[in-house]
Amino acid sequence: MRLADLSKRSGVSTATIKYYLREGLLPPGRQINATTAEYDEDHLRRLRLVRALIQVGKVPVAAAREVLGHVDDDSLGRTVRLGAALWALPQEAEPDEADPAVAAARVEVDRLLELLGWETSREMAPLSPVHRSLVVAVAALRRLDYPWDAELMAPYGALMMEVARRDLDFMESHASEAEQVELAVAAAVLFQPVLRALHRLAQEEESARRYGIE
Amino acid sequence: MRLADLSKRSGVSTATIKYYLREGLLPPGRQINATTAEYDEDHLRRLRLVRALIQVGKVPVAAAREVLGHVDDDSLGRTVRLGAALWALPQEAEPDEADPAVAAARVEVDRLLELLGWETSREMAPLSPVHRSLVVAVAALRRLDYPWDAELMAPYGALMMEVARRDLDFMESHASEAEQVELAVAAAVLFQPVLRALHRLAQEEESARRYGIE
DNA sequence: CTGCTTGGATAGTGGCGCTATCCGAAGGAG
DNA sequence: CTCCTTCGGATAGCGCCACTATCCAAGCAG
Repeated sequence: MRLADLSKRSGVSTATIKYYLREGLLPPGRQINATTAEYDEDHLRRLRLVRALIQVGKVPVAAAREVLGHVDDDSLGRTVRLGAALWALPQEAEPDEADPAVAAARVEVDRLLELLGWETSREMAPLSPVHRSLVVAVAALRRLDYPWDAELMAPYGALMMEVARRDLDFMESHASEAEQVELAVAAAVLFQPVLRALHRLAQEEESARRYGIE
Repeated sequence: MRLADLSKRSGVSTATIKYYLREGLLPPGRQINATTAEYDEDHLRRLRLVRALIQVGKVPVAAAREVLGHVDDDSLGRTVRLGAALWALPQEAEPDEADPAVAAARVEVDRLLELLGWETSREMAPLSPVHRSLVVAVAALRRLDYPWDAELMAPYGALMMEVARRDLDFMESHASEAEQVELAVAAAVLFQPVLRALHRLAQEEESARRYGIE
């Protein structure tokens, strides 16, 4: 398969594919001679993943490169590999430690993890960008006078744990460890739009049920 | 409160506030004379909401303006107002109708709504950008060989319905109808980062439990 | 009056995801 | 062999967007 074929089968322009090659999102093809390179089904699969991350998941190109780097790093164990990939995804900006809403949010998030019994997350807390993102997001809500505390958040956490269990169950039904990590990353990134759309639909549905269309 | 005070209390630069005023995200202050305008607590509250939408929720400025316009439109009933605001939020791009993955996704989404008994959403389906976004997101997953069908999605839908019910319960504990719609929009937009962070934390936690840290 | 601050208008900046153009080499048609 | 298209790589540029820097005339304090 040559670059033009890869373009046709993926629906991505050759110019964009070249850009992804340049940016290291896609491994180079097997060079046949000075003007021809050969690509295979793996390239096509990777290209589709890249497109999905960038277009549907809105992951910036630089972050996608880093995430894929961790996914491909088979020197790491499964959990570490998944963790590294998830940590490379775009996160909220650094919290302003002087902000009292941030301090309050941190306390509530710590209590939340205790309530939920998420021991690994508690241990990782000081390092984890995901944990930090949660603190920032909760602080933003509290600044708008949402009295969000651990007790209010716990049910959401339990729901997300159930979602995560389904993700990993599905993941386990797939072949290689590398492919499994890839699936988990895709789950983390691409389920977002699905969950968001389901959430909004559910809001509309429930609002219509409670208050009618008026 | 003058512009400079508004800036100090919100932590947003005067240049950026002027930009928001120009873009119509913030109603103009009460003009005292040619060089002074007076702002009040409502302006501060609205500014904080705008900042949260844009920075935490990543809502583009143009979309935020439209959303806030619907929130402020008290000629509409509650459900319609919420619907209009949610529909103005950024959505996935138009689906490529020629793509077989899109057609398959549409079938599965329709079956999903039937399974869940979301009648209002089924009626609104041809019009709703939220519905369309769901189709696009599911199509993206199917293109990556996720065999996502209605039966697999239904539990996620049920979970999101539970989340939405909690949102609206919380919303009802608040005062005015305008404020309620504002809260629901904030819920739709700002819970996203919270759910995302909880989802990722849950994935890490469950992965560590199943496979250890290695 | 002097000198600083105010709010409004306008043009400019920086980052990012592409995209258009140019180039020399390769390969098929005649 | 020549002609002409097509190939892939390199480079510069484009369009969008969220700000941001600059300028200006009008006011206000001392």
